[in-house]
Amino acid sequence: MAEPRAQRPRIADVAREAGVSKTAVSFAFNSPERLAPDTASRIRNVAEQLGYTPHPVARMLTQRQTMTLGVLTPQALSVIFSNPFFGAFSEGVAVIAEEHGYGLHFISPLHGSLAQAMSRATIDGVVAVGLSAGHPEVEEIRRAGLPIVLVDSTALPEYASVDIDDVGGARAAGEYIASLGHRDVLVLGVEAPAPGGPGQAEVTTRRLRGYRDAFARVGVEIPGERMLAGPASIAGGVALMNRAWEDGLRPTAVLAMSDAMAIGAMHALRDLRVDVPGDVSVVGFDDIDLAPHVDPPLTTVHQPIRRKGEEAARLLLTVVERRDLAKPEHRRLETRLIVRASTGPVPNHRKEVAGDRH
Amino acid sequence: MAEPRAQRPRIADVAREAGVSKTAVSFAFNSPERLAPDTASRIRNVAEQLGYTPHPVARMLTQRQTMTLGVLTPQALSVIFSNPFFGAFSEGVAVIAEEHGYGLHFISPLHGSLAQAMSRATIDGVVAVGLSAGHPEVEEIRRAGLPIVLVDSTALPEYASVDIDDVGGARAAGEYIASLGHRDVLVLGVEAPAPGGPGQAEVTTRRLRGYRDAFARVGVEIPGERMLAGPASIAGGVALMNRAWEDGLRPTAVLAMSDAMAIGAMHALRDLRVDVPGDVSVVGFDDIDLAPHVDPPLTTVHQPIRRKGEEAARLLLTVVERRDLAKPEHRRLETRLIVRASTGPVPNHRKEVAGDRH
DNA sequence: ACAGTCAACTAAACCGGTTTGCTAAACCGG
DNA sequence: CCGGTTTAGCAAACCGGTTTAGTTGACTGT
Repeated sequence: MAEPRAQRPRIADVAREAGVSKTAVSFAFNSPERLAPDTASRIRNVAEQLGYTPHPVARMLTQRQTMTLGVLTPQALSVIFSNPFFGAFSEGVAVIAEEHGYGLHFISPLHGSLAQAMSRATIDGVVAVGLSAGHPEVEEIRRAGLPIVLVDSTALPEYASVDIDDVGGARAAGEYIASLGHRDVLVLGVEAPAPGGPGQAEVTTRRLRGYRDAFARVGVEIPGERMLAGPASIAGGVALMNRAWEDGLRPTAVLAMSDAMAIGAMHALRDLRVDVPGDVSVVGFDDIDLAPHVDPPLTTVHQPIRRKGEEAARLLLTVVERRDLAKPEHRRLETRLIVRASTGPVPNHRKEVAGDRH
Repeated sequence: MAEPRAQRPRIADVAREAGVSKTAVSFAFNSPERLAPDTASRIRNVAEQLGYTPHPVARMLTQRQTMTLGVLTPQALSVIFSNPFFGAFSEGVAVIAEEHGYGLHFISPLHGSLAQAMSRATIDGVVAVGLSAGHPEVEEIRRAGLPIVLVDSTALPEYASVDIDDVGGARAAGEYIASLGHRDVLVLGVEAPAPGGPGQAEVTTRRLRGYRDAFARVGVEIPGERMLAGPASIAGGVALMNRAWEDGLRPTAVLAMSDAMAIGAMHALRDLRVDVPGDVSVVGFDDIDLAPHVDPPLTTVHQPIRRKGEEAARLLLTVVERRDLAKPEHRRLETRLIVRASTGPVPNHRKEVAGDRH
C-alpha cells in the first residue's frame, strides 16, 4: 500500500493519458495553432487534471534561455542586504526585470568564489555591481560568455556600464564643507570586499579624489591617515567613528561615502556626547529614502539609486534580447549635493588659522 | 573569415580534444577517483584551456536539484524592496543559504500570476512570505510539489512555518499607548496584495486584534473607520496619514503596523505642523535598523527580523536536504515593545473624560 | 481516377550533461 | 598458466522537455 510515487507528472504521462504524442502535448501549450482546436483543449484538460506543469529546467535546456537576470556582488549577500542603498538599487532592477517577464537571481561568492557562484547560476545575463577590474576572478567570470552590465566600475570597457559622477558629487560635498570653514576632516570610505584581504573599492578611490580636489582648492591636503575604510553599513560607520575617536582624531567634519556609514557615525558621535552639527558636521553619500528622516536630517550627495538599477537592467535586457553585443553603452548618471541639517559651520573654538601654513 | 562560433565549449568538445569519452570528462570533474590520476589531470587541463564549464542547466536536469532557494512574495519586488524590513529578512535567509552553498532566487507575480512565476523558477524549495491561505493561487503553488516554508502565515498547517507573536506585540503597543492616556487612535495597516483588489493581510488582522484587545481593557473600542490600510512603505505612510487628516481625523496616537509606515506618518505630521510626540504619538512595528536613528527615535514593537529569515531558511533546508517531510515544524518568535521617543502622554487640551461613556 | 495540397499529428533527434552496465586489459595468488 | 578480481574507460540510456522532418489521410481540382 505504499504510495507508488508522488512524482510530478511528466509530459509523457500527459501524452499517454490523452492518447497522443509528446509532441502534441508540447504543441498544445506552445503552438496550439498547429493542433485541431478540440484536440488542443482536450490535451490541456488532461494536463490540468493531472496537475502537469512543464519542468522549468528541461524547458530552459532546450530553449537556451532562462528568463532570469542575475545581480552579482563581490560581497556576501548578508552584508549587501544590510545597506539600504542595495535595496533601492535592487528595486530598480526588479521593476524593469518584472516588466519584461524576467526573474531575479542574486549571486554572491560561493565558498569565497564568485566564479563558482556564477557557473552555478542559471541566468541570461548579469548586472555586476562594484566589480572592480582588479578582482582576481573577473577573467573566469567573463569567460562564462554571458551578457554583463557593470555598475559603478568602468574598468572593463567592452561591457556596457552604468555609473555616476562620483568625483563631481564628492567634490561638491567637499567644497560645501570647506566653505563652512572646515579644514580638519575625516573620510569614511567603503572597503573593497577583495577575497585577498580588504583593499579599496573603485568607488572609494573616485570619491576620495573628489574630496581631495575640493580641499586642494582651499590649500588643504587630506592625508592618508584621515581616511578609514570599512563595510558600508550602520555598524561599519559606528565602528570606524569610534576607532577614529580612540585614535585621538578630532575632526570638525566627517565625509562618509555612504549614508549608512554616515548614520552610524552620527550615532557613535551622539554616544560620545558630540553634537551634530554643532561640534561635528557629517555628510553622507547616496541619499537613501531615510536620509531626510534621520536625526538630524542628513546632508548628503544624491544619486538616483533606483534609476541606476533601472538603467542597468534596461541596458542588460537590450543585450540579452537582441544578441547584438555591438558598441557597449556607457551611461553616467548625475549626482548633486543635498544640504540638510547634519552640517554647519565650524564651531568657534575650533577655528584655526589653517589654510595658510605659518 | 567569419568567426566559426563563439559558443561556449561543451563536454563533447573537451572529450574529443582530450581523446577520451564524455564519461571520462564527467568523471574527471565529479568522481576523479574513478580515473587514473594522470588521465584526470590531463582532462582537467584540456578543459581549463578550452575554458570549459559544465552547463548549469544541463547539470540541474540530471541531478534533479538546483542548489537554489526561492523567496516568494505576493507583492511585486519593487514594492517589497522598498521596505527595509524585507532587506533585513532577506539578509537572514541569505546568510543561511550561503552557508549551505545555495543561491537565492526572488519570485514575485509574473504578469500578475504567482503560480506562473513559480512554475518558471528553478529552485529546490521556497520561503513564502505573507502568503495567506486565501490567496487564489495557493492551490497551484502547492501543486508544484516543492518544499515550502511559510512566513507570517500559519494558514497552511501542513507546511513548516515561522512567524511571530503578532497579537502579543500589538497588544503591548496598544497597552502602552492606552496607559499614556490615549483613547483616540488611528491604526495604519498593511494591505494584502491580493490580485483581486486590496484586501487585508493575515498579519494585519492579527495585529489589529492585539490593538483592540489592549484598548478593550480600558473600555475603548477601535471602530473600523479608524483603520486605514496601504502599502508598507514610507510613501504609504505619508499617503495614509494625509488622507486621515483630510478626512478630519485628529487622533492623539497612531499605531502603524510597520516602521516604514510609521516613519512616513511622522513625516506627514511634520509637514502638517503637528508635533510628534507632543501632539500625536506614533508607534511602529518591526524595529528596523534605522528605527533608533529617525527623528524622533521610534517607539516600536521589536521582532527579530534577521532571525526570522534565518529560521525560515534553516527549516526549509532541513526539508530540502533530507527529503523528510514529516511533522512540519511551526516556530513562533517573540516580540517586545521598545519605547523610544516618538510616544508621550496625551496633550492636556485633548484629555477627554473618555472611557466612561456619559 | 489521380496527382497535388493541406491539416493533423508523430517518431526521432536534440539540448548538455550524469549514470549505469559493460568490456578489455592488468594484476594476483596458487 | 589459469581463473578471479581490479582498474580504467566507454557506449548507451537517461533527465524532461522542444523541434525538425516526416507520415497519414482527407480534400481539391481537372
